[in-house]
Amino acid sequence: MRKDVNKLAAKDVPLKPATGTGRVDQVIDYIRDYVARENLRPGAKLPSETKLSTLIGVSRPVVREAMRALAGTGLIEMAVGKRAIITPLDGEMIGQVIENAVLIGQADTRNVLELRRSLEIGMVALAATRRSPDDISKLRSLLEAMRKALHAGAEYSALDLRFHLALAEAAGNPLYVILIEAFRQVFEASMRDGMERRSSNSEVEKVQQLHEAITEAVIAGDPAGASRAMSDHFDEAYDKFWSDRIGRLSELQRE
Amino acid sequence: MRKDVNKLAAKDVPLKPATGTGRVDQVIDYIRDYVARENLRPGAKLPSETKLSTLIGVSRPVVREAMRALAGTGLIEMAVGKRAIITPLDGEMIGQVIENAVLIGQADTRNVLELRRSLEIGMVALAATRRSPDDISKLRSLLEAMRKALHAGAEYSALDLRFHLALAEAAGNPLYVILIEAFRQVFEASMRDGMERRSSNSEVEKVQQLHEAITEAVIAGDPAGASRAMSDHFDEAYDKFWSDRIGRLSELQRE
DNA sequence: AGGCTAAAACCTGTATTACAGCTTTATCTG
DNA sequence: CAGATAAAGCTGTAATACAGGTTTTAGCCT
Repeated sequence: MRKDVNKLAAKDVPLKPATGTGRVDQVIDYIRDYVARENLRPGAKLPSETKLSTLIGVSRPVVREAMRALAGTGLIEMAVGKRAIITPLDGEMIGQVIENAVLIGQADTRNVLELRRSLEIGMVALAATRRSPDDISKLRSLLEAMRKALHAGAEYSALDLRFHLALAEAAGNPLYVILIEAFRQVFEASMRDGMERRSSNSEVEKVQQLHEAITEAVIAGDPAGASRAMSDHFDEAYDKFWSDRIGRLSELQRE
Repeated sequence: MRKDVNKLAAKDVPLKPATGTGRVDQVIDYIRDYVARENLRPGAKLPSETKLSTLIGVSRPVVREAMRALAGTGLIEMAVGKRAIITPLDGEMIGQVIENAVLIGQADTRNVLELRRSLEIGMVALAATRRSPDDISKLRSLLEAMRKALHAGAEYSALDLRFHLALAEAAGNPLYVILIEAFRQVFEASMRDGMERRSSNSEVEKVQQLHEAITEAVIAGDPAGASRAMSDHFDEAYDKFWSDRIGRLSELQRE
């Protein structure tokens, strides 16, 4: 007696009957639409799984799979006992996607570094035209802290990340912040070793000088100069990461 | 008699017992490790769900949720009847992630266009140094086709996309190709309307001229010139998309 | 009456079983 | 030997059950 019910329930449900794709995909679309329709913002709660499943007319496992897929793209976050919430995009998702590409041999670390180079060169140009007084003082204090931590290795690396993030914020485009974080994640995963070898005094001093040049240009409102300085900064990184550097890339973007 | 079995099966399983995170997350890690360990490449098949579930010691729904999450990040692809396969990264996933950000109001279309601008300016500089004879002939033939389709609206748009993709390929970095595709997707979703309004003869002619300028610089092996031309191209786009353009961005990156 | 505690209601995480429908493989037949 | 057909395997989905975490409610004590 129960089997017949199952068959029926599996066939004529109140869902877009056409699409032909699986039910899970339909629920994914449904939830996306729901977020758009209700104008949900980060922190907002989704209906419970059971509510959604009865509402849409599918079983709870299907709803769970759909949610898990959306959690995979970083739209929502699932937690035990609590209802799923909308999460702001952070670098992790994009970082993971790029990691995937590296994992299956579709891209390598040099590709990623090139990408980051393009991005940050454009980013500082924007930062030079949009930086606020707050941004300027933040950059200055970071630079000062970095000078003090010149020979502190790990601490300098952490500050370096914050420096680039501060530039991204100064650029006034949230996507830059997200991508900087994503790249950091990829590099950490991809080259768990290396690093820390810029210990040489002259090298670290040069890096600091380049940081200062970037900052000065940004503060002075000089986009071209900022781009040039960032370009030099990446040339440094290239030299450091690959001894067999494939021809200084400095010649590329700044004439 | 069955319940006790369940309880046991739910407690002491041969899985990393420590992490504390949910089982699904552990299976996600397991599969990622599996892919890395076996050096799987796009097209390779994953073990069946039941095999994985018995192997890892979790139920099939858990394996399915993990797979669904990985499918969400674009690492694998699930199909009915067939086993899941490794899929190459394409623009769709990153496009979807950025769409999510726009969906929840974390970024807007201008942010995306700015990002794309940075990327493509760097991209053509690389293209100008790495283009192969094949790339050159491809760009030339595309340019010719575009000239013939100058007033064909939709067709010109399609060719425009292929033109930018050809540049991405010439840059010799697969990530550029992926991101160009991702951006296309975001723009299509985000501005289902507009577009098609560059019908004016003088406007479309100017676009074509900029395309030609980019191509010439790339072929000539002139990175700075290519970047400059691409920068102009994006200024055009800005003027077209937002009448209240926020100050010509041309001044930014090319001195 | 007010604040704190304990219980109930709700929710997610996971397991089990069942079956429909699609794919692939192997077998059997002409 | 080749093509058709049946069997085996796999995924998609549903229904049910229960453990354990979270939030809310209601009662109790001060």
